[in-house]
Amino acid sequence: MGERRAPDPERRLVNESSDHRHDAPNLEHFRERLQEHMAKKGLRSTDQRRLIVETFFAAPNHVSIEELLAQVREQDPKVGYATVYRTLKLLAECGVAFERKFGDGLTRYELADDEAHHDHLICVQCSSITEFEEPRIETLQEEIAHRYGFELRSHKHEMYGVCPDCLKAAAATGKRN
Amino acid sequence: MGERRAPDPERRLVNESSDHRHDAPNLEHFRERLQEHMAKKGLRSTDQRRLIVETFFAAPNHVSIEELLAQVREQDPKVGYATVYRTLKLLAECGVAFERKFGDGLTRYELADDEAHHDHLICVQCSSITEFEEPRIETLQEEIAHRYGFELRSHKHEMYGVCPDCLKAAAATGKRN
DNA sequence: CTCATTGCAAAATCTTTGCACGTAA
DNA sequence: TTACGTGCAAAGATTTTGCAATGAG
Repeated sequence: MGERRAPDPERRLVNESSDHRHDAPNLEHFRERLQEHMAKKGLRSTDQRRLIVETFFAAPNHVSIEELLAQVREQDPKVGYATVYRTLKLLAECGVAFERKFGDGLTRYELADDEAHHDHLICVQCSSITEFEEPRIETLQEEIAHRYGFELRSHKHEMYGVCPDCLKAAAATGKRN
Repeated sequence: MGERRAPDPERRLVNESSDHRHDAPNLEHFRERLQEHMAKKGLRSTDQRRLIVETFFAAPNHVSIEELLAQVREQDPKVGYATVYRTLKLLAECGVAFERKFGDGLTRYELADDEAHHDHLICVQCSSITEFEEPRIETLQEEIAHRYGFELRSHKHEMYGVCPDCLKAAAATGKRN
């Protein structure tokens, strides 16, 4: 039988090539936004939620639920996935996190971090994710949206290719591919 | 497990706003490419495959498996989804179709149509999909890939917003949102 | 005849949900 | 006290696969 969806450990090996959090991500700001949202909706602050949220804040960008759950369970092994799913949905709802679905069937989450309009370069061989920013593309996007009468809300710009490391490796092996 | 009929009809309501096929998509070229691929792999030409492939060629762009299956079953009600999945995977393998995953959990397929490097504007309210082309963005993409030492293979550029029709509707209703 | 292909149902995978119990406020 | 939250397991939703039967070459 062929590969099933996640028997392949390589798939979650996401080498965050540019993993910095944009000099001082304003976590306090996000904590406030979350608290506000929870207050408004009458939601409660629990040990699990706090743990999951802080783990998310500390995690590398583009964490998958699985990765996050693993991290969370190091602190408290009894946390279930449902709670992680629900908490991240909550973060997404109040604009603290973005849901990202790259083509591999996993949902990843990233800090909303409005300031940084970055997009992604994804290596088709090693799955590493590199962020980039390009204001000129942002400008063109607005121009295009306007051209079609759209009111722009968000965008997703992903470029797939072979990263420098994999190119080097391929060259060393003898240029297959 | 078992039957999974769509519970949410809205999700598959994809109004193709710009549904043209870029003046004369060279179907003959794609048929040849497919035949070649099949010959090389010793694959066989069956009624179902031919039906599915031709239905795909005739379908609006960005068809989901379900939509395609429905179309196919109008001709031959006995075709199963597995066959459609397998056939579209085949088309993707030999470069005749692209797999597209917009964020709604459905996989859609589109004619490869190399010539037209179009991207997508997606309405967050009615899910309509509009294609656009912008050579200046293509150029910038190459520039960025080069900047990071990537060898670019493909890209995905999706802009999410509210389409003119929904904006009009919203304005008429009284500017919610 | 041989082996790829099909249709069906079951499995696999990721995500959501129902429910009884726990717990923040 | 009173809903909301949690964990678990079961259900959902989409895609893939095993298998016996079918059919192309």
